[in-house]
Amino acid sequence: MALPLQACTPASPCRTSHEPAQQLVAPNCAAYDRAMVPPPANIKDVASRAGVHPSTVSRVLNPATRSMVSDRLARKIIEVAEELGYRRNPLAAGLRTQRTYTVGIVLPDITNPVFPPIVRGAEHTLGGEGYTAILADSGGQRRGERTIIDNLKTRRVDGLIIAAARRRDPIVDECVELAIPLVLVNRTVDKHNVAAVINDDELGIELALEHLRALGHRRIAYVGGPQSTSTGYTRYRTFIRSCKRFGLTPDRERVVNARDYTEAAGERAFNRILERTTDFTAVVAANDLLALGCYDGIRARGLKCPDDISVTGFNDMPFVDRFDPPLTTLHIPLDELGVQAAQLLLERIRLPDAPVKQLRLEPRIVVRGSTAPPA
Amino acid sequence: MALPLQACTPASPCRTSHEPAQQLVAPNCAAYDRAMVPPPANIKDVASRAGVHPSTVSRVLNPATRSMVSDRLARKIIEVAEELGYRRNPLAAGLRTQRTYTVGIVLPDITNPVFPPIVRGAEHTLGGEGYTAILADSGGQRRGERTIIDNLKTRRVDGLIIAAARRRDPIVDECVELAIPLVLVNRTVDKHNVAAVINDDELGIELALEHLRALGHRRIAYVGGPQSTSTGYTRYRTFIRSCKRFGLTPDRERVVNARDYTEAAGERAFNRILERTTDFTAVVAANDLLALGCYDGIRARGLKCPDDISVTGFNDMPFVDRFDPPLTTLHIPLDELGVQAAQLLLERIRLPDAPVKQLRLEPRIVVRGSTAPPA
DNA sequence: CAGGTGTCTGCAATCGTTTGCAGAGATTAA
DNA sequence: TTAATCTCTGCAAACGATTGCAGACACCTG
Repeated sequence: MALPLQACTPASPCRTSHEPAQQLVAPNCAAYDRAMVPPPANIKDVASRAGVHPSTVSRVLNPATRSMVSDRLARKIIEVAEELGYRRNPLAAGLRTQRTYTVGIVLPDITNPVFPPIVRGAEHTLGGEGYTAILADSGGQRRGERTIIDNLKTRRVDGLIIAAARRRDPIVDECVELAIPLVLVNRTVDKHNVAAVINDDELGIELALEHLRALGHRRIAYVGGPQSTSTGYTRYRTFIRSCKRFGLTPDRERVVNARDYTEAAGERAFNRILERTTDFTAVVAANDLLALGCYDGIRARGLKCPDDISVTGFNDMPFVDRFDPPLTTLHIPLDELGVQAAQLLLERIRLPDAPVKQLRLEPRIVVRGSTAPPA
Repeated sequence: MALPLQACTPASPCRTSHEPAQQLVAPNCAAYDRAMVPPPANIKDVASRAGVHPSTVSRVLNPATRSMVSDRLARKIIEVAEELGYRRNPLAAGLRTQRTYTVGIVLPDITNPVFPPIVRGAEHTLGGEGYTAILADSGGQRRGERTIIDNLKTRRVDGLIIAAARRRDPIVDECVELAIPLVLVNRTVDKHNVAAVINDDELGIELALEHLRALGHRRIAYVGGPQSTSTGYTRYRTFIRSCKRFGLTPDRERVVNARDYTEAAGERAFNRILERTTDFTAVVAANDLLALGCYDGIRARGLKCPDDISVTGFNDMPFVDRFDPPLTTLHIPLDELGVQAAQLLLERIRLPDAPVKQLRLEPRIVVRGSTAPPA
């Protein structure tokens, strides 16, 4: 039963080796068989105890059909149900109704501090509405993502929150095609027929530039994110565009996009810039992790931030205020991002044919120690 | 269907108000009804296409029963299954077998950077064995925990990983009583009949003390964690005990336990110490967040770390190396903690009657900038 | 050739709900 | 009083898998 959810195909071979014999002996031995407690009450128990038919119990316990049965009887049934500690079996119900009241949350890497607040926000609001969150960490790899989505599909999740979409994402396309309710968070796709909760990247970059300009910086470098992501792309374009608007010459030499949103990639990108030119006094990074990479690059050159070079980040992920130096960055309400994504998803689940919404939350700049007037 | 999993009892009243009418009209309208795609193939489809009985298909696709059917036929069935893209419906299977191949991961707060690596480790190894992780963030409150466990129970999870146990934890007791496979991670309970993966707190505290002593510190303060947790308790006791062993007088004045593992609580505790005495040159904190609280307290007094006071933490959570100053702390392999917990849980699920194991991983000290010889 | 032994496959019950349909009363109208 | 209309509840068939049991068949042995 190593791969219980999948047909044993060449693509996903069966591993029978480490099956303990135990399973063959008593595979159907539920927990309460071993415990000294009776199995949980089911709907029949409630029905017979209340002297009614199971279907009546079902109707009473289901808000949508509750009005079909008389108040007197309903009250009695509820009482009995409570007395027996009855809880509906979601598997059985889901089998019949095709709704599991579960949603998948797909992340590229939960270790990235941006995501936990989002997850928490989403998980809490979903939980409040009776939904359960299935966590899936794709490890950033495309392949992992595929198998994850496959898994969630076979688990019949009612919807999906994806925090790791790429601008052109086959997985998103597939969900749309299969009409699986879907909300993107943090990043979106190029097509705009998908619900999403993102932040205003344009505004963010503009705020960063404005701040640096006000400090007196005129030659500003840019360490961008992967262009396959909406955030990487939009922030990059906005940087280029805004430089002109602000009267700053956007010298392409000073602009490099990193491969990933990681510290290492950030440092590499930053070093690439340094190889070409040192003619700048500040760096805008497309993301806090990239900013940290810039810190490393700056330090490695024996320079100091902000004395020699100012740095700004993006996201205001937890603890950046404690870094050395505390990072000036764009705060986005990560919790709220998660909450909104969850609400949007619930909407899409309940009214699948309503027009898709896109929410855009406003970042605000948080000025800390990594930016200062140029020397 | 706001609370679909629960009987509508006074304790958990039904909210019928915001039910969209949509649901009543077409509650059984599955995603593929709206999409232009056929519903996924089920076992009957495979069976009829292969010209066999569904039970035969089931046996072939189930590693444990695979040997019951002839190779020739099995191959053919697998081929057909693959051709139709058949995937077993876990709801139906779970209904019959009482196994859902899901496990719950219960955290006090996913926003605490200690947990994401643990979760990732656990989630990956569970996923590798066909299990799906349900994430449950209790928000640290006891009440939240109750409802969460209830939810997971009604979802019929196959097992539980709990990262937020208290030394005496009714929820753990309940799981043991109900024979729900359970593994504690990070923290354990006083009773020792529960599987757990923790780290060697004694060793950790000793390493910290040894390090500080070697630097020349003799009067060392201690900011502890909540005594309701095993980590808080063990670390505290070890500190007291080891001080004696190391020939350091463990002055009770210099020891305060914080209410929670948070920065705010850490700062408060640290300040309480300062109110009583300033006769110390170093602080051992029971946890990185508490150490950060100490940073704050030190700074608020106009002092400097490590110049005036050295600080050590515990956990080596992500990014503490970038703090100001970089935190000297005890590294514990958080990922590995998660991996081991998952493996232990799988063991317990497969062989519920095997003796319970407790794993204890060794921390190692990572010396950074927050410790220095006393002035 | 009868009977025993294995190997393989099918039958049918089961898991716990939901829900379209129909029937039983009660109530009202003619 | 009869028929028509409502309101409520029960019946039974799904949903998609698993599994104990028994039957079919082939093969071997005496």
